Amino acid sequence: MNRMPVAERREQLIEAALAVASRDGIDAATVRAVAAEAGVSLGVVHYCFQDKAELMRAMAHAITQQNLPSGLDQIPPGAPVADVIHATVSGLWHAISEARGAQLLTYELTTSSLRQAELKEVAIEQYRGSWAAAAGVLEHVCAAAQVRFAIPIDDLARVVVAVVDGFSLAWLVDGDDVAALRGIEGFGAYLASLAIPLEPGAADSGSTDDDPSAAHSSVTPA
Amino acid sequence: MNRMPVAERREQLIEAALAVASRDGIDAATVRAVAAEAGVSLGVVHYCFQDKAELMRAMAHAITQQNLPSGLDQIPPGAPVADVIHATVSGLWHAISEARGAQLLTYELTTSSLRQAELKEVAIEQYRGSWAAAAGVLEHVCAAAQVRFAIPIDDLARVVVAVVDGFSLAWLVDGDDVAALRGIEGFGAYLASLAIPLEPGAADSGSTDDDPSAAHSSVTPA
DNA sequence: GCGTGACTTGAACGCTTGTCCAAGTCAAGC
DNA sequence: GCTTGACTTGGACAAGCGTTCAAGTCACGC
Repeated sequence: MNRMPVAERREQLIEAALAVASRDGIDAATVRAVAAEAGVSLGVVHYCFQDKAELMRAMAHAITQQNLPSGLDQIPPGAPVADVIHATVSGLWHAISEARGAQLLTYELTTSSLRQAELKEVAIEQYRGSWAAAAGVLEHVCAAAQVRFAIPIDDLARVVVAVVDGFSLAWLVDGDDVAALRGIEGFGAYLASLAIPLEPGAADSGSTDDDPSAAHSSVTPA
Repeated sequence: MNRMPVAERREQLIEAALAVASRDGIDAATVRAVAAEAGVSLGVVHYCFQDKAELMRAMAHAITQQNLPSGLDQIPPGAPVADVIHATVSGLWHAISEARGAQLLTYELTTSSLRQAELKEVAIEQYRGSWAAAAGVLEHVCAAAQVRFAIPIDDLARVVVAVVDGFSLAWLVDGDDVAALRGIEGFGAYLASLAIPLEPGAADSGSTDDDPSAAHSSVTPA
């Protein structure tokens, strides 16, 4: 194989690992399979990574980062909340459903991380990333549609991630695109019902009037 | 080891497999580890099961069945919907949170099933069971609280399973009992908001006035 | 041009895995 | 009591795994 600086080779191996694991599952991503996918001999992997675990951590980090939302800023400002949320949510869903293997891999990574100490940080990193991303999207929605939410953004972000996870998992199992989209868009409509119009001239940060010390026993609109 | 008819030995091995896999993860449930857990020598496992895959399928079947809801019939009839749902949902959550390893195992089984052909039917069986159980619980709630739902029971059951899955997964990762319970109970409150009181004397089956051919683009109450 | 050191190679090692099997053991029926 | 057959045992096997390493190769700076 062509010579390559180690940093570049690492990136290539991470991509190869991602390809194998997305296609055939995390257990199929053996050191040998990754080397073969990259067109590289076995020893190279351990030249670039101390462990197999280090390769897996790097792969998890890569898939976490490339799952961050994109194309948010194309939403026309001033549109109705329902439209903004619908566009955002269905965009997110299509990104997920077009990468079935990668989505399944994220769940495999989560469960693996919860079982083996060497991958301890992987799952929580995944979820911290997802929650932060969801919060970012929600704030973006607030800004674009001039609304705030009846629930603190961080709490709502957790709900968003949970619901998307749940519907994704069900879709991975039964492959029912219609039911999945219906569920996700239904949740989008519910989200829209939580939005409270922002009176012009008020502060633009969402839901600051909520008492953060109060327990939120309900996520339904007041 | 004491002699035992093969059917009984199978049950014992399934229990042992469940114990190992719940405690240490599905990958730790090797034939040897299961045999050791059962206090039985290696060959016994292949005397009782053709394959390791057959043992895994049997284990999946067992955990699916023991996850069915119980204690539903203790709900006092005639109680307010919100109370009935709250009791049901928090009971369900405590059952989950007291069996962390088993809950994690169900996700490991789902992802494994989606990757290896020998376990093909496992995941869909799991979810068919969950959806049916959720629908059963919802119908029970309808009967106990004298309500119907604004959404077809089967659609709502899918939502329930998705939301519970999502919050469970997040809880497995970050261990935040408070956030999980808040999320789950918030969803319960949302569910209660979907309930429509049943006028006395009307038919007792829920939501039959919904046009099943119409696409449900929203799960928010009309 | 010529080292020098970064990069590559593939054989080898020890370990674990699922599966098989010949031999052993024991309870039940005649 | 003996025979039969269901049940048990644990060693053996091949395959695959992560990891190591001595040897080879090539590009780059002097």
